[in-house]
Amino acid sequence: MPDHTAPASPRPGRRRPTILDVAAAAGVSKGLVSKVLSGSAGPSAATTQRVLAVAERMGYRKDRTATLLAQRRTRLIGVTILPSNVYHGELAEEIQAIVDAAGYETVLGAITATHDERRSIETLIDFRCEALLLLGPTMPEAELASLVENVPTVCVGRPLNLPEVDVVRADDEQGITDVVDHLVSLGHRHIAHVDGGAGHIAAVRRGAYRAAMRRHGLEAVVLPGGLTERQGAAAFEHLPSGTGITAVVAFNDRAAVGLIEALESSGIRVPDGMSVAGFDDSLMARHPRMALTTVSQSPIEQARLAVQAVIDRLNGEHQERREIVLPTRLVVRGSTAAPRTPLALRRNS
Amino acid sequence: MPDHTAPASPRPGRRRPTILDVAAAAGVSKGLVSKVLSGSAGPSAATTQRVLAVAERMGYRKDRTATLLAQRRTRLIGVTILPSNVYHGELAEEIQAIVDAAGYETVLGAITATHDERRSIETLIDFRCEALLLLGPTMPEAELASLVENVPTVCVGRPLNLPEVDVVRADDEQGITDVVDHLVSLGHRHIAHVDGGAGHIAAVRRGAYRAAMRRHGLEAVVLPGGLTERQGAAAFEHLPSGTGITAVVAFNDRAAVGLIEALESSGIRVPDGMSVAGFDDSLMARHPRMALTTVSQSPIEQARLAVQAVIDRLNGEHQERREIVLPTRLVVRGSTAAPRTPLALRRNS
DNA sequence: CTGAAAGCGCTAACAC
DNA sequence: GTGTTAGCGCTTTCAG
Repeated sequence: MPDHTAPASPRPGRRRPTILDVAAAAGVSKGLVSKVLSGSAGPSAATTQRVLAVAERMGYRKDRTATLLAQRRTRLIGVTILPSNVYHGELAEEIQAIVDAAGYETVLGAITATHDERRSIETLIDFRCEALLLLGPTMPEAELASLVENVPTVCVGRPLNLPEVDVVRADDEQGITDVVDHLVSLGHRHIAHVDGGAGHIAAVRRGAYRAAMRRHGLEAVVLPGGLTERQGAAAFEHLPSGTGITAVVAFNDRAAVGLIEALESSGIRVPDGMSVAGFDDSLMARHPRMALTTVSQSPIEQARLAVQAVIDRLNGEHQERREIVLPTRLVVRGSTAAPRTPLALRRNS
Repeated sequence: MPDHTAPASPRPGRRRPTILDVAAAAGVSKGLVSKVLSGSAGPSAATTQRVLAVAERMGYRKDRTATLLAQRRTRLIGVTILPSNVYHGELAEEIQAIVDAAGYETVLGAITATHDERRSIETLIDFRCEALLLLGPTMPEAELASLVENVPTVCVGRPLNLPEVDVVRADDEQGITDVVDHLVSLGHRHIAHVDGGAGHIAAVRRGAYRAAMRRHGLEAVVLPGGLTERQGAAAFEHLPSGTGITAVVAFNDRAAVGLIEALESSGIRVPDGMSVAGFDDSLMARHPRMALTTVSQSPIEQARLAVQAVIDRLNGEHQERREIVLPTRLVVRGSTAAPRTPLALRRNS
């Protein structure tokens, strides 16, 4: 009965060629073309050749949308990213490479002022990503849970106690502890912490700082801060003048850098007047002018493991929750030094 | 006659609900649901209410893939981005916000080692982006032309002489000229340029540097460099020792920062032993420790205009090619100063 | 105001 | 080997 063989006007206009156009031009059926294009066994060598040639000549490209609809698979892995965050940028590059090698594709969901985390994740899911990689998500756990409940997800850089979500993160507690120990061993007794704000990672680092100080029998001083240079600089305003703070452990490098800026423009030199340590070992920290003592958390390794975890999940190679905690490494540079005024109380003086 | 009312087994399994499930649950046809969901006039208030409620309750989300296929529109704008480039990150955030407000969505195409520019653009086109925003593309013009010939495209940050491609960029020539003039007015006579490599922007800046030097009757010295700190640092090796270079105009801030690093670790202080200027006015440049003299190229304005250009194209509001050149602004900071050794040959001595 | 039916471009059985 | 035929989930005329 199908006699409406009239090929719906294959105008060579602006319309991009479809599989039907290629089939017509090659004198075969669209089914065959589909097989050739997806490299599945079946078509003869001759047909394959011809179809490929025709497709090439017509500048044919498969319509991914249609393909996905038909296949019910996307081989897409969604990654949420804060574009202005260099650390995320580095991770994303690493991730892309590994995902690529595994035969999947990444799609980046940028988190911005108009596009918060929730919306970003929703968009990624709408794109039918088969798995999600969340870079340092800041959403409340419960909310996150309901959002990603049907998608294999791995969370990078933040602890998350969800049964379905894998976690790959650095050992923030250890990192902060090392910094505090380092400062104490330099002779500091009054060490403040510039807080990272409301996020979970901030809470972890803050807790680790408090614990370390307690262990040393020292008083913890937490200054309101944040993730950016500006917020780090603002912390300067909250530095209590009476308590003789001689060192600061900042939430991250950016905050540390901002704080240094504020300190030095007020005439307090670093490390002479104040020692400052960061976290991340960013490019900026490495620059000799900054020479920031900081904590490295091996982003490449994190990316590798995170991608591995999702891919394993997708391949059904593991069901149970996985939590990978990577060791951190203290990097001592020039922004920390012994306090200028030798403390009368130092034991070995 | 339609008596196959058996709703194709609406198992509440893992499968996400489709419009058919919603329709069944609300006791209407899928067509009606579609209309309600897309907010088109027609459905009665009561129906609208009910359908919306049901959809909400079922946790229904439109399948974007299917929607796009059916609509033949995606309202997607593709943006190529170098994730590790902070400047791109800033631009992307800006772009996302504006695109969003215009009722479109952005999809980011990351350019990485395994995913070069061509592939990134192809991916974006495969996603059926209706328009492309290329951030500082480095591909040869001709190749680019054939790639994007069917997609409205605007190129940000680089001149591009393609009839179909809009351009929004900063006035690099002016920026570099201002830097050279500034250095000359400080008394420098031997000013080198750290090249930005093979890209087009690099060629423009190099050319502008050469022209400016010529105008001042000075000899141009171009040092091989690149876009990164590492490459900027490497330029140090090529600094001719005999010619008494006292100032360097770097391709961008990153190269400048790298160069400063190399200089200072060799005992040459900036600006005392050497003046160094960058380009971009990045966060790093602004930091007092770096205090880099540089050129600001208003990224926000660039993003705004670029998005405006694509949207106008998409709305058919302009056909003719548009090239918008934004003025730059010289930002003088502490990395440039008068040469230490007063030059014996200065005219007015 | 609502329902039926014809696709969007492609894949995947299943025939021939 | 190759062609045919259903869909994938949604939008969109076009009738009622």
